[in-house]
Amino acid sequence: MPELPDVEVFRKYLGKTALCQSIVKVEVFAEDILDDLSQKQLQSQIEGHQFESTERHGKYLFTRLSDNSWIVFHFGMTGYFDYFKDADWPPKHTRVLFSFDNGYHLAFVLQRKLGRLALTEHINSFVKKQGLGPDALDKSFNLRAFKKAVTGTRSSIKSALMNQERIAGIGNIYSDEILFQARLNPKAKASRLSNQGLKMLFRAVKEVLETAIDSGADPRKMPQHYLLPRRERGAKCPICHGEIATMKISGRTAYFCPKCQST
DNA sequence: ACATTGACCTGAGAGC
DNA sequence: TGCTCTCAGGTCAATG
Repeated sequence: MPELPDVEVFRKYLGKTALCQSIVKVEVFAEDILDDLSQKQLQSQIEGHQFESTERHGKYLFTRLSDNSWIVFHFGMTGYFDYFKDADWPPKHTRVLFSFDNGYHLAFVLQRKLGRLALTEHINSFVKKQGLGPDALDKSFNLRAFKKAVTGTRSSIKSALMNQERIAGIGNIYSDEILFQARLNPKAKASRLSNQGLKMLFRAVKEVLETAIDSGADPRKMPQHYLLPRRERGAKCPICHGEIATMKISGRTAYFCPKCQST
């Protein structure tokens, strides 16, 4: 699940649960998800401290420690947080477990080990090192910046939207939703979009991501005219009631309505 | 040089 | 029931 809206929901979840609790213990159950650091380093950096604030850039979540360094979470395709009280059995696939002095625990859960945990001194340097583009919901990411990010490539508009070096935060399913709301074909060449098309697309980016966050990133709570809850074979388009189709674009499955998104 | 594919992991679900 | 095959909301290195 974890694209920008999901990570934003995780950020809020952390804010309501584990924030500002003293961390008494850190356990790592899968050292291979640690990025350039050992379990020992992580423990000495974190134990006795607390998560003091949170930030997000694209699909990355940052939590600040009292020494002003940051822990970086990336959720891969299957990651999430689980804050719970009973210590006896952490959730299946818990890769890192933080325990607090109030008796609660925060599990960083990854079924597939495609997520990451890292440490960084500054968010900006991490973002730069990863080569991430501007966050899709950042205020300064305006129409002008969007045009710059999305044009100047020979690839399809869907690939361009998903490219984290161009825009940070949009993945496979939200690129589909954005293109559906903008009534644009996923295969359309990014460089061929009209000014009007780019404007509509930009609006769709902001609107879809904000709406998804407001829905708690839960497809069941999204508006009726959204494609997202209908990502299955044989589903009907919420606009024209035609059949939803799929195609492969840069290795990912795109869902779209051939009628509403013909160009 | 740039864009696309395969590898990385661990299941879930379909089909036989 | 159990086996095999395909697919999954991400990224990176290798390939064309």
